[in-house]
Amino acid sequence: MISFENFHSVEGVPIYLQMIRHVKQGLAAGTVQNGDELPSRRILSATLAVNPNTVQKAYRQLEEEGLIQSRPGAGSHITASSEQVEHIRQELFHTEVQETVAAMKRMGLKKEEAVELLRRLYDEEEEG
Amino acid sequence: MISFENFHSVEGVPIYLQMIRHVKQGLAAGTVQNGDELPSRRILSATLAVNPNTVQKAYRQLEEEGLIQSRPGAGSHITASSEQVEHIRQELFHTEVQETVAAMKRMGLKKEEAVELLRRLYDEEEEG
DNA sequence: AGAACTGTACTATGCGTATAATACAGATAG
DNA sequence: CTATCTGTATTATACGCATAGTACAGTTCT
Repeated sequence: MISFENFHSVEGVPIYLQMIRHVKQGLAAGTVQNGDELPSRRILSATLAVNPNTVQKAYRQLEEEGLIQSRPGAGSHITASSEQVEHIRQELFHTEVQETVAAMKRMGLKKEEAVELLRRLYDEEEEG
Repeated sequence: MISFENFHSVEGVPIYLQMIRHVKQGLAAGTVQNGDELPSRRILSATLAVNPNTVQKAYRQLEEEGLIQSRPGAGSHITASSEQVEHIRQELFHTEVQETVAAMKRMGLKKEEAVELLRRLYDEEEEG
C-alpha cells in the first residue's frame, strides 16, 4: 500500500497537484512500483482531512496520465511503464530543482555557496 | 528602476505572490536597495500582460509588510530596513531551498548526487 | 445472497485569483 | 493652470480549488 504518511500540504499550491507530485516522487525514487495499491479515496480523504472529491481529482488525473488504473470495488493500482517513470524523473528534476537554482541565482548565491547551503540543509532535516 | 524583465509566471502559483517574491529576491541579493523606484502599476501591468488589479494586489501587500511606500503621483519606492532584509533572506532560503531538499530526498537522491545535480544545473542555465 | 467495501457521478456553495471597466485624488512636468 | 502622469477604490464577471452531501454501480468477502 502506497504511503501518504509524510504528506503535508504547502501554502498556495493546490492539494490535488501535491498529491499527484507525491506519487510521482515515489515513482522516481523507486519506492512506488508497478502493481502497488493506492489507498481508497474515502480512506485517504479521511487520513489527510481533505474532501473525497479532492482525492478523486488527483486520482483521475493520474489515471488520465496512465500512471494508475482504477476499478470499482477493486481499488486503484500503479500501472506505469519504465519509459513513463524515466520521463517523470526528468520532469521532476527539471521543474523542482531548476526553479530553485534560478531562485538561488536571483538571490545572489554563487555556485559553491549554494552547494554549501544544500549540504547543510540536507543534513539538518530528518524526513522523506 | 526595479526590473521585472526576467520575470515569468509559474503554473499553479498566484501571479501576485510571484511578483512579491521577485522583489524580495532582489532585496536578498542586494540588487534592489532602499529608495529604488518600482514601475508604476499601469506600466508594469502592460509589460507583464496582467491586470492592473493584480499588480496593485502585490504592491499593496508589499506596502503592508513595510517594504515599499507609495504616494499618488509620486510612484512607489523601496523602504526596507536592514533587519527586514535579513529576515527576508532567512525566510527565502528556508522556504525556497528547503522544500527542494525535501523533494530531492523523496526522489531518492543521496546528498552527493544532489550536490552534483545542483552544480550541473547551476552551470547550464543562463538567466537570473 | 447480503454486507461492506470499492470507484464514479452529480449538484450546490464558498473562497481566492484574475480579469474588465470605471472613477476619483494627489503629484509633477509642460 | 493644464495635461498627464501617479496611486487608490469600486463593482462586476469568470474560473479554479475545495468543500458538503447524495446517489449509483461494480467487486470482494463472509
